[in-house]
Amino acid sequence: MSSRKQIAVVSKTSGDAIDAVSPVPLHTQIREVLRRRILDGSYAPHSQMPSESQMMEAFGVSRITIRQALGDLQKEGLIFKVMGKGSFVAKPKAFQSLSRLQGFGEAMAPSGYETYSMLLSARQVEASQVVAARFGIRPGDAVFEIQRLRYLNREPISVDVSYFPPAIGERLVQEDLATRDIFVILENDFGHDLTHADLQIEAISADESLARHLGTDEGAPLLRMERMTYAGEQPLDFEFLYYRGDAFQYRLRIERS
Amino acid sequence: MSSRKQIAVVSKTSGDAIDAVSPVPLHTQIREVLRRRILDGSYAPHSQMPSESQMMEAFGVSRITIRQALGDLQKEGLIFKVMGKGSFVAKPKAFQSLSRLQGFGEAMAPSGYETYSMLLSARQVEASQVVAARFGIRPGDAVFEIQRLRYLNREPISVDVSYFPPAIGERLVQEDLATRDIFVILENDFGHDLTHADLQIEAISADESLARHLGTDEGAPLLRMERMTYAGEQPLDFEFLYYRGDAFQYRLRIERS
DNA sequence: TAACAGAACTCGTCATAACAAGTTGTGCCA
DNA sequence: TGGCACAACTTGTTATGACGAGTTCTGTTA
Repeated sequence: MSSRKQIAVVSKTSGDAIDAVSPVPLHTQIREVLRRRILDGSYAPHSQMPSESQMMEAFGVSRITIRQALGDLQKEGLIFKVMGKGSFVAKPKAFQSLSRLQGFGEAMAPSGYETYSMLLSARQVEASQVVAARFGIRPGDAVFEIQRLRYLNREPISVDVSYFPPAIGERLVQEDLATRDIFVILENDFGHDLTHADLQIEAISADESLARHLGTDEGAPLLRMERMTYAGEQPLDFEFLYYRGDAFQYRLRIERS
Repeated sequence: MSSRKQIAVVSKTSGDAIDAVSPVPLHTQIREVLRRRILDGSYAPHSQMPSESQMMEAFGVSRITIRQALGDLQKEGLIFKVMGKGSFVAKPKAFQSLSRLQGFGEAMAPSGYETYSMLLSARQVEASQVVAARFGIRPGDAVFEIQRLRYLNREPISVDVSYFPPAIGERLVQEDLATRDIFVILENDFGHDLTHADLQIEAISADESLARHLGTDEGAPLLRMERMTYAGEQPLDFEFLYYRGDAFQYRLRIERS
């Protein structure tokens, strides 16, 4: 391997070459090249990928190396293979790990997803019983409600309904909520030290309004998360997050911390 | 492969042979043999497994076949590998899929786990606000509470606190709750047609009582599920399930149904 | 007796090769 | 023109082999 030569690979995107001199294993480099092509849309969902033989030639490596790379992508759910037929790009079901509290954009960006939000509404409302319980206030007290429709790779993926103490909400609405995560704004611009969130996850059936926003059928399953985010003991941000059940999943892992 | 000869493998348990004539791939048969040994305790958690060379000899196959089998077990989280050191049995973190409503025993048995319960208490109590809300009754109304400590492969794994309408609870307590799932009793003995459950999943910190029952530290993370099980529109069984966070996980998958 | 070098072990990576099993395309014949 | 056989493609399985990189063991020397 130390005598590897660098091999350029004809591809739609520049920079997609594997480097035989690199300490990174060949199968890992190839996997990353293919993953980028899948995530950036070079390979469209459900499209057939080049055959293993073709990739052998294109990358100049053995079939076992190609199969190792493809096996990893299959494990991640990015592709599926059909014996005798070929390898195909899976419609990627995006996921967010719940092992660490993160805003949506910052969670998805490292995996190559493009995200942004459309503001649906931002207004002061009277707290419902559930919201009040979460903030430790009385039902009817004022809270600030912000509703957003979130997009993942230009597809609607979730509806987020967030509640804040009014003072925070009024400031938030002055910020760019389309491209920035509220968590980042709270920390970097407002100086809050977010510490933890209480999560609840359930599957629900889309009502007419949610279905319309998300471009799904009424009655379709949504993944609903309630998330109460704190700074120390102070409740800051209570959210209902509704995700398309067919396009998103949470992977929940509990670790001793 | 059609000319394969059958190879007997020295093992602690009979029946652990691979059959070269079988249409099942060799790497799959080997994987299953190893999985059985892991799950039945032949290989203790964290114990080192035979090396790849040793398994090659024992099973009479090539190293790639052994590595394929081990790779699958690693993918499942049953083993872990350390380069230069060996392969080790992971302390298996049991999991229950949430794609289908199941009682604990019926969920775990197909994966080779041994389960049973110890009854902690069974009594009629006044419904708390949460419990009342779930049953659509008034706080203070009577419900029947059954508390159990659940074991998985003879280790305490969860504390279950279940609530029923009193009439159902009184009948349940007459049954064998140590070895049988309540869901099975409700369906087979009582004739209820369980249809669905509402789940909520969160991680909590073990209080003193839960920690003591589960053999874990106070403050250790527990996976807590609230599960409301219905027969049609009728709420039948409301439960708080507390699982050791270090030993159990739910894998949640939302599918269009 | 301790330290170090080298051997012998481990898993990781990559190559070449062959055949099985499934799918698709093509050419030929009735 | 349709059906069938066969070729040519695809991925799946398995083999042999070699070397890299990490860990452990053993023997020798100071």
